[in-house]
Amino acid sequence: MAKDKTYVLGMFPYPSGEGLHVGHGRIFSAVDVMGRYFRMKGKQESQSSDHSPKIAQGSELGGQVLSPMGWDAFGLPAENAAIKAKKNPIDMVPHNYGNFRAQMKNLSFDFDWKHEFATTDPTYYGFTQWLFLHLYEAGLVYREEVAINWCPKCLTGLANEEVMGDGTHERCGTVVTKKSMPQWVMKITNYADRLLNDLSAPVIQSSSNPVDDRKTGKQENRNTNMGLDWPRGILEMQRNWIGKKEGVRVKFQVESPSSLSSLTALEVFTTRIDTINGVTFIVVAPEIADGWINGGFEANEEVKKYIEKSLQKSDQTRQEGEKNKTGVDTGLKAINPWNQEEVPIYVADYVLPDFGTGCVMGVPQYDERDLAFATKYNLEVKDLPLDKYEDVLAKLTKDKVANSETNWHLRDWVFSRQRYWGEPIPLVYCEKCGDQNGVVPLTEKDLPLELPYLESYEPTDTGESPLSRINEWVNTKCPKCGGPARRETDTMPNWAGSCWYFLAFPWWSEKTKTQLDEFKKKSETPYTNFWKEVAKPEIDKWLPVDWYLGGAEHAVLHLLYARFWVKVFQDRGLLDFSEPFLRLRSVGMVLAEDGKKMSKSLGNVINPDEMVAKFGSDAVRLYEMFMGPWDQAISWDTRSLIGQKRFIERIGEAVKKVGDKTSPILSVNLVKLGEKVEKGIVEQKFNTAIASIMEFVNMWRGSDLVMSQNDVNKFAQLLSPFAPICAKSIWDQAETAKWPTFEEVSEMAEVPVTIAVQVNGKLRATVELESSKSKVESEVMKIVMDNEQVKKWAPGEIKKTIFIPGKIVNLVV
RNA sequence: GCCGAGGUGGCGAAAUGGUAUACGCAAGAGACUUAAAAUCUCUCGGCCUUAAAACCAUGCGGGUUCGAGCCCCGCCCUCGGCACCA
Repeated sequence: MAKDKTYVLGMFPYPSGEGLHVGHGRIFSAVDVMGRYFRMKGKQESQSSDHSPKIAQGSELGGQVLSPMGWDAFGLPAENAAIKAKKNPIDMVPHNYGNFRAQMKNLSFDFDWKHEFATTDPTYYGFTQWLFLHLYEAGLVYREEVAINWCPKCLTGLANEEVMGDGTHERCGTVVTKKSMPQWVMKITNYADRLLNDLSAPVIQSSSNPVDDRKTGKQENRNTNMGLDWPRGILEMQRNWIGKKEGVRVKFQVESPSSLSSLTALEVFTTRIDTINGVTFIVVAPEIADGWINGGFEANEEVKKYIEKSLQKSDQTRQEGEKNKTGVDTGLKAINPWNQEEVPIYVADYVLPDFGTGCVMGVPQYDERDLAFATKYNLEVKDLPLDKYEDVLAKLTKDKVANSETNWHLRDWVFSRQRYWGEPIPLVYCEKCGDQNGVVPLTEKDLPLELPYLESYEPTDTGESPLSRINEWVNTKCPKCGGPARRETDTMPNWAGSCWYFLAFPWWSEKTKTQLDEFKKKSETPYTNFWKEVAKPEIDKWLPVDWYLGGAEHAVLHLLYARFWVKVFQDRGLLDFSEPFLRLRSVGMVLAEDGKKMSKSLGNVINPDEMVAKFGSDAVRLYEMFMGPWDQAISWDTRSLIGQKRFIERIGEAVKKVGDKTSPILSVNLVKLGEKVEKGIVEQKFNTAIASIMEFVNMWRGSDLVMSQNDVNKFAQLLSPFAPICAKSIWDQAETAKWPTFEEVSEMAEVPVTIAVQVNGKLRATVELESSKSKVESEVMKIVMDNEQVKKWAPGEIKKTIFIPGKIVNLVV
């Protein structure tokens, strides 16, 4: 069912000490423009006139609008900055977001401030902890000793998604290493199928999307008819990251040496079972072979040394050997179940332990990597025809040595961080009544579990969280048996708060803490009751988010994690929907004037406060929206900003030209302008919307044309989403009145129109005539055939005439 | 290698298959000013030119069409993401 509401949200910022930058400005200006537009639009009668622009029809968007703002304030940069300043982030962070808020108000961002919160507010993270407990109770959180990605600078473990393509930490740029330690891990892989399928499942009725209603032959750069209306690139990035691979798991018997009796068979994963006849060797990952040795396999020195060396390599250095594959023969042999041939088993570090089974069948005939390896180690390369995939699978399945299997690139989500500045994980270790993980979860009435105020909270390089040093905090009582227990001392990653913040905005207010305290007095399950009675009704009203605007850097981070949590909460009955963000739009990065990424160290950062002080907030907003296509990266150019200041001054001159009745040409153009502005806003083509307003102002100001006061007011409204201060100075109700309708005016028929005249497709003349006549072929041809240029270029017989009403005549001679 | 987005003036860029270069910046000339800044007016793709007209121009080569920046086929280049994924 279409809801009469619009939820417009920008990805909430991380309030760093440096303050808002112009990249934030680009996102939030757009959010504000859209929020302001939909707010005014929502005041229109729901049944608008047939003459209103096409884009406004059939749209559920409108009604009430929610456009909130908050602060994603936990995380490493704040903590690192606080360490440097020798302060506690608890004291520093509110100062930082206070500054962000002031800067946003300075840019006239009209957000719903009454819903504001920071993820670091204990009342907020109490809910984060409660939701974590839901994930825990769903069996989606487990403890495992794994070799995780470790940032040696930030001294914490990281999720796969936080390691960039070049092997560095996405926050600090340090090369990530491996460290083996026990971790809390979230079973996001349980949801891999749904996370993949729901990207293309039809969640939006096409008629409800104003953009789809447009008649356009052009293929848009995003999914429009099916599934999430997200940029294609981001959908692809998520698909690739989830990385579904369908293949076959095949068992090879191993000619087991007496040293390891349990090693009788190994399994390989392949997507090309049809090439199994060409197998001439087997390769296992060093980690697998290491397991055999630990199990008692007596490998020779060369093998042991190779494995030892490989295990010390980071993923990064292991990949550097891409062209130069190394490996060593284990001396073991395997039997190919398809043709019973005996092949050698090698260990090589080009095989990864965590994809498939960590064992690969070497088919040099059909696989480049295997060929490189075979060439290097003088292994046989066969030359055989392919078998039929289904035949091989059927036979091997019947022989019970193979089965179809799906593998995923997606790994479970390493969730614990060995740092101070995050939500404490609400679990305690109790020797008496701990579960399979040795822990007892806190109960609802224990929440929030507050982060203690520490004088010293520097991370350690031992992998121990700073919280572990605080005995009075660590030592606690078991919530179940009351006996002695220890708290979990790792904290949550900064993604935790952003995984559900969009669910909190609709119901969050200053009163939330008091309300929650009331629930705490009344019941043992205050959070559950609060959710049911206070939060859920508002969530039902406002979610999912209709428009989500932000940076593409979150494609496989926040956007994936948040989708995962929402699906879990749906399964837990906390929510009634499965996808949080219906329409996603990603902003292009704002680069420095030198074309490089803005950074403090390069000294090329543009400070928006300075820009506002110099040019005014309207000019800065206009420039952010006008500088180029909103979704495209662009270099900042302060010189160009002057143009927006001039534009505002020209508006001031134009609006003085008021008359009793609007000049016909302006009447007609005002209607067209209204359509262009609305279309520009809903399609995020803010640059062309502003250009249209400029054109209109140029025409109005540079002539003796006038507008009626009523039309001047309408014009001010069109301007107000972009330049609210200027608009308000023209008409004091420009921001608050309902969005005007732009109906066709009677002057439409009278205003002159220029028709292009082509001969054989080349422009040879233009003719001008009244709009109404320009649509009638006989009227147009009368004038065309009388034109000197036409007589010159088409003197003889005209074979064919193409007439496009109101636009063009093409004479074929 | 795979996936995605792009390639149009000096620069940022416009353009439902229908007048390419809108809008803005920069630049040049002029006005105002003692002067500068600001502002205003005009010019501003290339070629040729006093001017006009013609011709040539949307990365390259073909094609479809009355008509292609846009659609189709084959390339080149730039940017972003992923990648020894078996």
